Amino acid sequence: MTPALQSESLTRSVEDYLKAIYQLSPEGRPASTSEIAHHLALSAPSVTGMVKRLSEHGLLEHVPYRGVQLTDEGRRAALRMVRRHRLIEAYLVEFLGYTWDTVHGEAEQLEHAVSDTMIERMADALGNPSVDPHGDPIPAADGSIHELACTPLSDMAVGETVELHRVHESQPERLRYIASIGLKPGARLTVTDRQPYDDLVTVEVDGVQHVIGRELGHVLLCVRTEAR
Amino acid sequence: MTPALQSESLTRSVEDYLKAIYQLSPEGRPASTSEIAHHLALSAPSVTGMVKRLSEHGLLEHVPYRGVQLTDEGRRAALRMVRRHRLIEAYLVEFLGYTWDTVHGEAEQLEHAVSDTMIERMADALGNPSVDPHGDPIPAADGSIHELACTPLSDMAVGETVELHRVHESQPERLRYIASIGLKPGARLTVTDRQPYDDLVTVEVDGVQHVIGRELGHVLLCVRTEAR
DNA sequence: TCGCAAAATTAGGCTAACCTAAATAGCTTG
DNA sequence: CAAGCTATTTAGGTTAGCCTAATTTTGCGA
Repeated sequence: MTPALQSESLTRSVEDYLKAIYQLSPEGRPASTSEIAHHLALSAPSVTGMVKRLSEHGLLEHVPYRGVQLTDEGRRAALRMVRRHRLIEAYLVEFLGYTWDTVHGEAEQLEHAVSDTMIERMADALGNPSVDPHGDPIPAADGSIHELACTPLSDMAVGETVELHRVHESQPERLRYIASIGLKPGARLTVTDRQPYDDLVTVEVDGVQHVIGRELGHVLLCVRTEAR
Repeated sequence: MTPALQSESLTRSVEDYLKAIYQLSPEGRPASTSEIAHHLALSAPSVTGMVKRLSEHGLLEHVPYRGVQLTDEGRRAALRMVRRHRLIEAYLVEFLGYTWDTVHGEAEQLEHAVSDTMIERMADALGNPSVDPHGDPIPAADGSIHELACTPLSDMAVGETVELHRVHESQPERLRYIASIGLKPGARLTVTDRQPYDDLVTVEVDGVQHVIGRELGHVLLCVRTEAR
C-alpha cells in the first residue's frame, strides 16, 4: 500500500467516492461498482479505475467482481464528509434563510471547500446539533454517529400513531411536496388506512388525510409513539 | 473566438487567473506573464498556456511578449470573484468569530464553492457592507466598485494626522503585527518624524510611537483628516 | 450443466492544468 | 550596433479523472 494519503490531500472526487460508498453500504455490506457509478452519475469503468487507486491508498478494500468496502481510514474520511455536509445544511437553514429543499446542492459544494476550523465554528454557532434539517444524524467530530432506530412509514399498521423523525430525500421538488403536506421531522401522524395493493397507506397529518405510496413511504422514517 | 464560456462553467483555475490579472492591472495597464506566474505561484509556461486558452474564450486579450488585459467579460468575472472574496471575509469576521489575519485563506477556497444565492444572503445578513475587514471596497453585484482615493502612509509628511482606511496585506503574521500596534481601518495616526533614509516614518497611534518602514508604509493606505 | 445476460474489468483515448528544458524575442548597454 | 541578459513562448511530458468500446466474469434459468 502506497504511503497513506494525508487527510488534507484528498481530492474532491475522492471525497465524493468515499461518502457515496459509505452511504451505499449500511452495516458494512459491500457496495457494487454499478451502485457507486449510479449514485455519482459516472460510468462503471470510471468507478473501477478510481476504486483501484483508492484501494492502493488503503482507503478501501476491493475484491474484483465482488464489491468494495471502506477501511477504517476510509470510513473516517467518509464520516468527516457526512458531518460536514449535515452541519452545513443545518447552518444554512438556521442562519441564512435556506429551506430544507435547497440546502443539499449548496452543501454538496461547500463540504469540500470549508476548513475544519470553520466547520467547528458553525457547529458551535448551532449549539452542536445532533441532527440536520432532514432529521439525519450528524456524526461527531471524533467520527461517532448515533443512528436512531426508525421504521419506514410503509411498515406501519393501521391505527398506529407515529412521530416522523427523518426524511430520506434530497430532491428539492420532492422535499417541497413533503413539506407542503405538513411532513417535517417532529410531525405526528396516524395511519388511518392501508390498501391491499401497492403499499398505499393513508395517514392523517394535522387533521388532513393523505395517501402515501410505496416510494414515499420508504423515505419517511418514523418512531412509534402513544397516541396523545 | 470559441463560443463564450458560460459564467457557470469557469473552473477554479480560470477564476484564480482572472482575479489575479484584475488585481495586477490597475487602470488597465497590461499584466505580464511573470507577474501572473509569481502571483499564482505557477511557472511562466503554465501561464502562457492558460492565457492562450482564456484569450481564445474572449476573457482577455493577449499580445505575445507584451502582456495581457481583461476584456469586459473577463473583468466582470474577475469582479465577481473579488466581491465574493471580500464578502466572505466580512461574513467570517462578523458571524463566525474569525479575525482579519485568518480570513484570507478560508475565503480563497470558499469564493469558488459558494452559490450566487448564498453570497447575496451573506451580503444581506451583513447589511450590504461597502468594505471588507481590511478596508478593501466590495464590488456591487452589478460589478461597480468605488475605490476610495487613499495615500500610502509612506507619502505623508511630518505633522499630518490621517485616518487609516485600508491595509493592503494578506499574510496572517504581518496582519497580526499590524493589529498588535493598534493599526486597523479607522485608526487615527499622526506622523511625528521621518528619516532621510529608507523612507522610515514614525507615527503616533493611541499615544504610542512606532517606526514604520518602506514596505509597511506602502501597505497602509490613509486619508488626510484635520487634527481633532 | 450449458448458455446467456448482466455486471465488471481492461484497453485505449481525451481534456485541463500543471511541469522542465529548450528556443526565441526584446531590451539595454558597452 | 552587436552581444548578451531577461522575459516569454514553444516543445514535450505528467497526472487525475473522466469517457466509450471491447472483453471477461459471474450467476441464473432452461
